[in-house]
Order: sequence, then structure tokens, then C-alpha cells
Amino acid sequence: MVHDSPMSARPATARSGRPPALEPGAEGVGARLRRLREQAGISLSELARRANVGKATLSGLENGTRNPTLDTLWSVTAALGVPITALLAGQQAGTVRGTAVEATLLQVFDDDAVTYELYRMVVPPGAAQVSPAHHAGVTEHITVFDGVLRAGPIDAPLTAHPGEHVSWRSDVPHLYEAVGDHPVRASLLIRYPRP
Amino acid sequence: MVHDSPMSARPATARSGRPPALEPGAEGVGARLRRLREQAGISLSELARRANVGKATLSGLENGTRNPTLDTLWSVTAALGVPITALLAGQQAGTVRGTAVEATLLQVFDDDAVTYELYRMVVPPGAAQVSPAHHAGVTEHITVFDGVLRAGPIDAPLTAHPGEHVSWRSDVPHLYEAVGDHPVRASLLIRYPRP
DNA sequence: CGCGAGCGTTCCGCAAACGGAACGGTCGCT
DNA sequence: AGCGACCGTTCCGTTTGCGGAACGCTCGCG
Repeated sequence: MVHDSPMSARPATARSGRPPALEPGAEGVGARLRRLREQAGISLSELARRANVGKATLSGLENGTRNPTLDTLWSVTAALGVPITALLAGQQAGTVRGTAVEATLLQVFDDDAVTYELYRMVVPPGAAQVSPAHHAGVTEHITVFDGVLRAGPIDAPLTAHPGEHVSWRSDVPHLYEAVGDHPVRASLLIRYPRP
Repeated sequence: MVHDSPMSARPATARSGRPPALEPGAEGVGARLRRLREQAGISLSELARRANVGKATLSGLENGTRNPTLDTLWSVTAALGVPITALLAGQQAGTVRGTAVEATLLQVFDDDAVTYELYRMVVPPGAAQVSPAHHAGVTEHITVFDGVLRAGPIDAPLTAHPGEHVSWRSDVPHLYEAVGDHPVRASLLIRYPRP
């Protein structure tokens, strides 16, 4: 689910015919930047000087009327001494919503030969979600904390009760579904071997 | 220290006369994006279609020859179903280096009236760091785990041994310094009241 | 009072990021 | 072999983010 076809309910990032106001995330970034700058106790002009960016750029950025470049963001956050993620985080970062599954990315373990992604997952009752196949070798591992989950390959789904663990190779289409009328809370670990 | 004058050793983000290659962070972002896309098992063309961006844009982004706009990043990460921070994180995110202090941002508590930032801090022996004043009302709180620390307002610094706690109002210039030849490990909590 | 210093915003020419189209290359199918 | 579908890269005209300069404003000081 996690990486699959957000085609359906994509958070309207349409570029066509943009009105004066920018996409939803932008003014959040601007406001966050202004707060960080004021916390640091420096003026807009001063920050522009330190970061080697124009005052116009900074002004437009804070007011949400510009759509900054990545290296503008780098310069500004570096001059403030904060990680670049400080500007982007906070807005539902890491939460992925599918048709019937909501998953929050808790952690990524990125080793040489394999990457793990750990999610906290909630499946509400009454709806099922089907996800297309992942790459070969990818496996998913779910531990159920609450509720009863049916998940796994479409033609051979597995059932897990609280405290139980299921896993399968997800290089085939697979589904997630809550059994009964309780939402399912679970942890989801996806393992991606390096090709 | 944390927010103060990274003027000295700024991670050269100079914009003047940029060579074909971009600033250090960029190709990391491109590589990370390519990995995410391949993990999702979709082609560059397919991702361009889903994200509503040009293939040229995506190609240039993955190869590090372009300096993407924030909303390009939004579109792409949204289409991949990953948080935007997935592209930026990983490279020393949250670590701030001063002349004699290295601090890692562990957590930010952002309430209505006040913001707290919690850092893990290491002060190597032999060097001192002076930080200019913060805004009025800002206070710092340090708990020493290891080593002996001298810190606080320049004209009245405090000394803390392992297990001890010091705090001061940081609206005046203040310093951090390890006493003796052991590095100091400590936690640093900065409290910023909303003006 | 006048005036210089600093603030944040707006205007402007230029560089570059953007999407669309065209390109060559590699498959799989008839 | 031929051919259509798709891949990722490159070219190109348009859009827009960029820094610098000018602007109006608010202070603090002589």
C-alpha cells in the first residue's frame, strides 16, 4: 500500500493555472521559517545577508508568495543552524493514506544491502485495500496489536489476531482488510532488498 | 549556540558562479529519489505522469543537474507516497556544529505559548564557544551526564558536574566550555517563549 | 526637529527550472 | 525482421525564482 498508486486521492498538487496563492504546504513553510528566524533573534535583512540570498527572496518565501528552490532552502536553514527538515516537518509528514489504510512512517533503516521501513498502521473496518505487486524480493511483516486483520496475497490472504504476526512476499498483488467491526492497529515492516 | 552565527564555517552554499555540478546536498537528493522510485517499482516516465511533472524535470532531478523547486518536490514525493523529508533526511539532519559544541536536535515541543528544543550536546575539551544573546525571555537548561561543564553568561558562568543541572537566561552573551580534559556530554533544553 | 541606519516590501533584468516534443535505444510480439 | 510501445535523455520556448536596487517606514540620536 505504502508506495502504491496515490493516483486516486492525491493531495491536489496540480500545477496548472496556479492562483496567486501557492499550494497548501507553502505558506506553512513560510510561517515556520519566520518563527525560526524570530527565535534566532535576527532580522530578515540580517538572515538574507548571512544566507547569501536576496531580501526579496526571503520576504517572498516567508509570505508564501514564492516557491523556493532547494538550494535556497539549504542556504537559509544552514544560516539558521537548523536542519532543512525543520521547515518541512510537522505537516502530517510521513503519514500515507490509502483507500482503506492509514500508515505513518516511524523509521527507515538503510543498510548496505537492504532497506527497512517501519510503519504504524490503522485499518478501519468496512473497507478493503488492494495494492499492486512490489518489486521481486520485497517482503512485508505485520504484527497486530488490536483488532483482527486479514492481509496478504489476494489469492491466499492470512488472518492475524492481536499479538500475532504475519508476513508474505509482496511481489504479487495483496490486500489489507479489517475483520469484524473493530479498527485494526498494527505495525508494518517492509523489507526492500537492494536489487 | 544552536542558532548563533554559523557565519564562520558555513557549508559553502555560495550561489555565485555555480559549476555544472550542484551543491553537495543535491546529488544525494537525486540518488535518494531514484532509489525510492525503483523501490516503488515504477519507471521515470510513469512517475512523471503520476506526479504531473515533466520527464525532463525528473530526469534532471535524479541526475543532480537541476535544482528543484519546493513544489516539484511536493508533487514527486506525494506521487510516491513518501514524506518529503524522505528525500532530505539522512544527511546529518538535525546536527549543528559550532566552534566548540556539537548538538543534535532530538525533539521539538511546540506548544501555543512556548517552544522547547531538546538537544544532545557534546563539548570537546580544550576549546570554548561564545554565543551571542538570544531574544529576551529565552532560557537554557543543561543537565550534565559526563565530564565537567562551565557554561552560562560570560560574566557569571556556572559549573556543573555529572548529574548536576544548570540553567540561565540567555538574553546575554554566554559560553560553553569543558573543564579538564574529558569531553562533556549533556542534554540541552532551550525554551523560547512566544513573544 | 532633521537625519542617518536599519527594517520589510516592491520593482526589475537575468538566469534557470519548468513542461512538451523529439530523439535514439531496448524490449516483446506478430 | 519489422514494428509498436515504452524507456530515459536532450532540446527548446515559456514561466518564474533569483539577487540588486529603490522604496516607504520606523526608530534613536545629535
